[in-house]
Amino acid sequence: MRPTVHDIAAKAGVSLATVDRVLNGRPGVRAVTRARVEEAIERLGYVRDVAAANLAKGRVYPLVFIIPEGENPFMRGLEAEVRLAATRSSFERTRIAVVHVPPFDAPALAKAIDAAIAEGVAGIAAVAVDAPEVAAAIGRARAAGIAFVTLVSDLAASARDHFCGVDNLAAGRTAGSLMARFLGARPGAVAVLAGSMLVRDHRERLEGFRALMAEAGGGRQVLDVLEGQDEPERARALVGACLVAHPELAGIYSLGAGNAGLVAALEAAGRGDVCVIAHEITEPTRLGLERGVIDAVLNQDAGHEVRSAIRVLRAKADGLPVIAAQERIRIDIFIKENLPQPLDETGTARAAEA
Amino acid sequence: MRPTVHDIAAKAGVSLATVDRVLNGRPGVRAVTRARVEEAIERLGYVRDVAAANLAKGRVYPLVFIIPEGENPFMRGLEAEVRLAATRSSFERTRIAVVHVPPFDAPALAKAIDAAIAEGVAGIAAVAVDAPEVAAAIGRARAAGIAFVTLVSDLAASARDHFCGVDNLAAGRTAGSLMARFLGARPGAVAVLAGSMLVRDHRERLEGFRALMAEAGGGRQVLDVLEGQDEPERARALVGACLVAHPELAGIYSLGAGNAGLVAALEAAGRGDVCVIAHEITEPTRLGLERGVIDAVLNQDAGHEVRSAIRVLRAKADGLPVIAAQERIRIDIFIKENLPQPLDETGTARAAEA
DNA sequence: ATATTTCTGATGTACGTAAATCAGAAATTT
DNA sequence: AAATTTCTGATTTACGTACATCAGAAATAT
Repeated sequence: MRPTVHDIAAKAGVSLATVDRVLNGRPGVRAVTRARVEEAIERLGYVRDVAAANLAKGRVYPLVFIIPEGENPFMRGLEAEVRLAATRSSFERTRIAVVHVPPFDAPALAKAIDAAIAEGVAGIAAVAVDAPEVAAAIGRARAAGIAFVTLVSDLAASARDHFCGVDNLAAGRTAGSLMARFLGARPGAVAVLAGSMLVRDHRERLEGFRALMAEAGGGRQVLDVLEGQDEPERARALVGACLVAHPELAGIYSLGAGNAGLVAALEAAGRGDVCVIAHEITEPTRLGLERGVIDAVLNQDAGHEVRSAIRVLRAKADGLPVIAAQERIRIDIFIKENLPQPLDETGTARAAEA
Repeated sequence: MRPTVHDIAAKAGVSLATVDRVLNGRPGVRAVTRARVEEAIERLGYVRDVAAANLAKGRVYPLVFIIPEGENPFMRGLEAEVRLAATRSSFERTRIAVVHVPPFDAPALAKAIDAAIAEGVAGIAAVAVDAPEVAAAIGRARAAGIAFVTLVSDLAASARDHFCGVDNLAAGRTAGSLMARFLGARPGAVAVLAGSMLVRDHRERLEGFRALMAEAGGGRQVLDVLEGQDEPERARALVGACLVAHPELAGIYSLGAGNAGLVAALEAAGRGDVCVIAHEITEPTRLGLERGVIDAVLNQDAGHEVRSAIRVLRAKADGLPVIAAQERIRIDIFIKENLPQPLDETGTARAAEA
């Protein structure tokens, strides 16, 4: 069996209370005694039983996730993952609340952050909007001793503890690389459909994509960005017009949401030959892949991001270090052939990595 | 706070003992009373605190992982993941042992399984070799009430409870699809490098690859399989000879291990133009991607597989159902641009700013 | 109505840790 | 040497559940 605090006490020849003081960094232990206890811990290979410890302290960590409202299917999936994690994590003495804010609305986000601070939560996770007032609110949270992570989209000039999301520059480069390889020698320009240049993740993806297309050579033209506000209808209109204006168009990189409109426009124009690369496995992109309208989808696993955010928030709330490598979110590539089956109706399905 | 057994007892107007009987399916409760208790459980939304429950029962699950020995870097990575999970899972009252067997050696594997049975473990995970004596040993394990999962490579005609690995047919198809797209209209045959046609996962990958290449049209020739036994030196020799015999070779699909040899042969021949698709992110494939010798790597996340195997074994040992969709392992695609950075020896990231 | 079986309540211990209290020992200061 | 401070030990309660025991109540059979 694993050694317990009792074993340490016996081995070090001290009482349980002293072991407890050493283990929990409480004062009242002479340096010599502390060293003896620590040696016993080392020699016995003692590891704290977190379950028992949590049980004993009966502490709960109230966390808040601030997520954009609206129809964006990725955000809705993200929220579903938060709620799923919330039920699971009640075992881990974490209480999770979800708060909605309008998308791309910095003042509303700042207000939501301040509300969470007032509630006295232990940690906040938020999909950041890149604006000074948001950075200021994050500063206030941190000043109040509240852990803060940005989710999906970062905000560099802020005091956030950690960013839970993918390297969007690398994501853009990946999209560019796939586009270049899939198109090969085929001539024609490439269009880019984005949500808004006001969010950092979209800007970074575009930057990475453009950089790689330039490096790839061949002088392929990348057209001006179409900003669809992540809304399917706008995306449909923009892409439809673009297909008319550029009949020779060879590829489209959709780096935001609104992909239902993108697929609709392509199908309406009968342009299944256009090479399309999009982001995030959602209902529209899944259908697009299956029907061959979309060629590849880059994905960030929302479940991973949420669970990582929870781990980081709890660690920060406890003042523990975070192992960055463990929290890195991968950029998944999906094509028709390796597309995982959709979740079942219970919504519980997901390859849990915990 | 979450409701506890005490709350249920109060709500249902019964004693703690009765609640316990209902919760744990013990006899001695009238149907009427049981219904009352169950209603209270329902109404209060009671969920058993697994941590406290495990603590109380103090049960441990001894599990054994049987893994091929040798230099195969994927297997070594798999073993590392098992050991990592072992340290973490001691919290979950699981004790994990690792046993080595020679690769592709059915009698040795059967013997290892029988040894584990004799030890009275609660569950066994093994990288299967597709042979009748192995299936028989699995049958004996199951007959002894021991949970059994196959890991990475399956063995269909056996009594194993579950297979923890990817859909290798789909993996082969994915490789085929990428190969076809990357090559485009470029002429030339495609070679296949495998470990051994005696293991099921390699056979299935080949089948999927061939099927998709046929469907893709263009009449591209797929050469006879080169069997490298997952050994780098053999692979190097086979590929080197193949490059001489087929100067027009356009692509190579490496569906097993020994990729260090593959990369060496390609570099020696100066054939960076050959489109190469390999399996598993390991040191050689990572280097191959970074240097541009390998174009894409399909990966199965060994960590996911191991954790899934542990979850399944524990569930089976407890007689609980497994949600198959939750345990599905994805086929990851990596190219140079979305390759995750390797971890350094401390487990922390090399470049983790963001 | 009595005997018997079946159900239920009350109570206690255990799991491994956290945290508090209080008494006593050791070290330090006066 | 006495007074004080600082350290340490012993002990207890608590967390939420599992599990065992025993007595008593209720239901059923005789």
